[in-house]
Amino acid sequence: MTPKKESIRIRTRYAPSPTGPMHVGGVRTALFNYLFAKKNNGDFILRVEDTDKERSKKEWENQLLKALDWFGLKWNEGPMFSDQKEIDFGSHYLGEYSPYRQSERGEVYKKYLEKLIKEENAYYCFCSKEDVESQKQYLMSIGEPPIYLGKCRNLSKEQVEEFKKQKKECVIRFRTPENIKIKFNDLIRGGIEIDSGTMGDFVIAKDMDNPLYNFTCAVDDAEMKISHVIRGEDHISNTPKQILLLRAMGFEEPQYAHLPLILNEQRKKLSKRDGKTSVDEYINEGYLKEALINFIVLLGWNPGDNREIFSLNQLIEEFSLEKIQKAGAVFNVEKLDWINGLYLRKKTIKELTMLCIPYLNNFIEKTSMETFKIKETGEEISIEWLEKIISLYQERLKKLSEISEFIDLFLIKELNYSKELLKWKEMNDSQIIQSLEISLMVLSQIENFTSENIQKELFKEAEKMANKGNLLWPLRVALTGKNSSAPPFQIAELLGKEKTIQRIKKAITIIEHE
RNA sequence: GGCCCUAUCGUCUAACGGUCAGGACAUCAGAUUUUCAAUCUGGUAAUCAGGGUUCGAUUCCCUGUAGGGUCACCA
Repeated sequence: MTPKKESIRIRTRYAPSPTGPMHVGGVRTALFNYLFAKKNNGDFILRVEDTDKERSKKEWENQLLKALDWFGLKWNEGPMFSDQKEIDFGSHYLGEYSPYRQSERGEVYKKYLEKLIKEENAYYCFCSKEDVESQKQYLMSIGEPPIYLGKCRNLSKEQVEEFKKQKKECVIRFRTPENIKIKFNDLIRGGIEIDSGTMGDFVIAKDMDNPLYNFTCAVDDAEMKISHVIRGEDHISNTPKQILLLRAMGFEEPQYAHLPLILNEQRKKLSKRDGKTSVDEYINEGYLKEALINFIVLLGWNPGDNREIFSLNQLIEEFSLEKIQKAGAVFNVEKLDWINGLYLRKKTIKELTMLCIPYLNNFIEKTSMETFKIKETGEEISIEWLEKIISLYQERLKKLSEISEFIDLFLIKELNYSKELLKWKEMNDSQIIQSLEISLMVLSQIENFTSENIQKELFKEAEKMANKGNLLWPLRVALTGKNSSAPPFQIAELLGKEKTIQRIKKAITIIEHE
């Protein structure tokens, strides 16, 4: 667009505050910043906005870095991090504009704060919080913009000194120019224009050592040479404030792009109240990173054609801000499930098994590189056997956490199901027993207990019946205790002849005794 | 309430001002199957309303309506 821009290095940032678990909206913001930077051979910067000392916690920050790292969104500059070991890098940073934690940038902010005050672009305000608040309430009630009216705007130096001596509580406000329009070009929405009269003199710091968001953000974006600020739509109203601050400090404005919000089913901004919003919950449930990224990127972006499945690298190729939607997008778990299932089916069985093992903690424990022990029975099992039973359910899996409810039948001693389940369509008790006894007889005679042999022999009998289900359904339930499962032949093979026979006998006694 | 943003199937979305308004998820029906999946085939389903501009508006403009965001000594 503007020829001048071509020479500027593209630098984007993700600037979360570590005050809670990472939100799916945060992942998307990070992702879009990452994609835009990488697409343009630029830098992706991670800056931790932890100026709020009360709410910011180190553990949240760690979770944040870990999640970003897990997704493969590597930052060029920011706090150092490694998931490999429990290394605490502390204040070690990547990049030349460190520190990248706002809590460690006090000196920088102080410098600009002094400059703003000295040049009378900011001033001390001694009004009480309560007074300011009630005034805003009043203004709102008469239909005026609820702003600070500027009572302390023109305090003389002497008055300020006097109040300070009295140790009166104060804050530092920005002197917002009156009656001007702040215009900026949003790369997604086009021109946006806001009247300075609607924002008033806003607070930029509690004191010299406690700067606040709009100010620190403006300072850092400028100091860190951020070229494109890509963030959620909820920041549109902060943008004119930051632009004014930037101008007052003598900086160029970056380009802005405000992303549409991610919405809940009620079409409201997705918030913690809506149940699952933290990415950790999705990760724990067994959604794959590639699925999560693929799904999230589609919330507000498309490649311009019908393709929907993309790897991170393909996304870097395809990404463009022009294809970003203006309206908010509802977070629809059903589609996430579909995409996740798709990626799950693409995994090799070895990969899938490794991914599933953590979800089987209740049933098995690792005893060596290649073996596990079934907790309930103490039996040793091999990883190959585990791979086989997992592969039986690969195409049914929507998320990893579901694996245990599919394959628990292999890992527990006694099946627990009701007699009713054994019944196929119109069968009565004696027919069920008869059916199970046929299975028992056939299976007992098979020497080489493979699913192929089992199927072949069982089919010989099943085909004599009106419906194959008459033989196969009771057998399935006897072996699995479930109303849906993988084919019983494969289940039988993996269960082994002994257990298979045991379970059929058990089913017969259930019918006889209940 | 002020200001700002937004508006295509239930959901995510496509459509140089000219398309039978396309695709995907979900849903429904069928095929396949011993069940459940997976897979394949097909169906239902949308341009918020009213005015302009135009030979022709989903598309451009205005008004209305609806929804959302934001108005912290949080970020």
